[in-house]
Amino acid sequence: MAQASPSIALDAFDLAILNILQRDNSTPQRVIGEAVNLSAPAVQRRIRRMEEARVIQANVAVVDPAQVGQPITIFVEVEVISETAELIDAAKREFASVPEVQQCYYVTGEADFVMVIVVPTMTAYEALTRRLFFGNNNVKRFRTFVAMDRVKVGLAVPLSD
Amino acid sequence: MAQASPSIALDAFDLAILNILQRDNSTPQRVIGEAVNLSAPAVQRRIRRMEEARVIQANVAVVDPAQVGQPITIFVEVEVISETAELIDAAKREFASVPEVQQCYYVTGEADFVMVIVVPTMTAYEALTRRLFFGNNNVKRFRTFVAMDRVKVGLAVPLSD
DNA sequence: AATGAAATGAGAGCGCG
DNA sequence: CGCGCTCTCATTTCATT
Repeated sequence: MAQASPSIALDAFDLAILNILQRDNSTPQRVIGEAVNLSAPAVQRRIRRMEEARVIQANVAVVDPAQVGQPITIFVEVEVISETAELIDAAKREFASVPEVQQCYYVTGEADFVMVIVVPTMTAYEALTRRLFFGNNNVKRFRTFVAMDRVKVGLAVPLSD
Repeated sequence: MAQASPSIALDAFDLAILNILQRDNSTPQRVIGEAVNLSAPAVQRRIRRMEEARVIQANVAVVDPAQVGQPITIFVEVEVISETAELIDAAKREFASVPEVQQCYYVTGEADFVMVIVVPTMTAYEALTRRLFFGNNNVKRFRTFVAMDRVKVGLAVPLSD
């Protein structure tokens, strides 16, 4: 039941399977097998192995935010005052715990965190900034970028070029 | 197979189902039914309806970039020179077509585009910038943020708060 | 050691009340 | 919407290379 060993060797079959699953993980194993020239059980074993090794981290449905009443996507860059390990870890934990924060990365460069936030209204975003940024003594400043168009959205990784 | 009508009404059952599927879409319909107090066929009908309405846009496997040889995630802000509709559309199409560009948003604010890029090496990123930014006459400047930690990654939408 | 073919079992899909 | 059926697909077994 998917828990163990980090880092396994992946061959061209595995990468081809991943490429299909990243696009549509409801593809029948028989169809995948035809596409990569393997039997269904072989495909199944490889998938299981990659799930156990956490190469496949999750299997998820992608939901359209606009159709569930969350039409606003916002990018935020956050700069902190103090970068001690404890304060950074605290910030990571806080940001990660917020449901509206869809993605959060700790980065180098002119900001310390960048995140993607999904909210129903700008009012909700404003309330969130009060809580998350103005209410945090270690946040020096933040810059907001409101998405007008989600040009490309996904988590697909470029494979085997 | 899943093509049609935009905007359908969603009730609390639908949102509860989506909340499960966004975390794990391999959850058996019977289990989902138990969780939301509905029969498995009812769950199935609702899922199909949401797929047809494109509320559920895709079902995908989430792959760990590091384990497939793409350990570097980078945020980029891009500012363009001219914002005519044609040039913006051209930029959207170009950025969206690049496999390394995992996400791209057209935004308001101090930048015009923000994107998430996944690459195997900084050398590969440098080559990509040459092609995508230095090689594009309409790109005024871009700022790079290299991710040191993927604090939170996903596409889950906050539902029914 | 990993594969493919055949058998088993669980789950999705559909019509019924 | 829930119940029960059918049928596809996932999963296991086993012989094979």
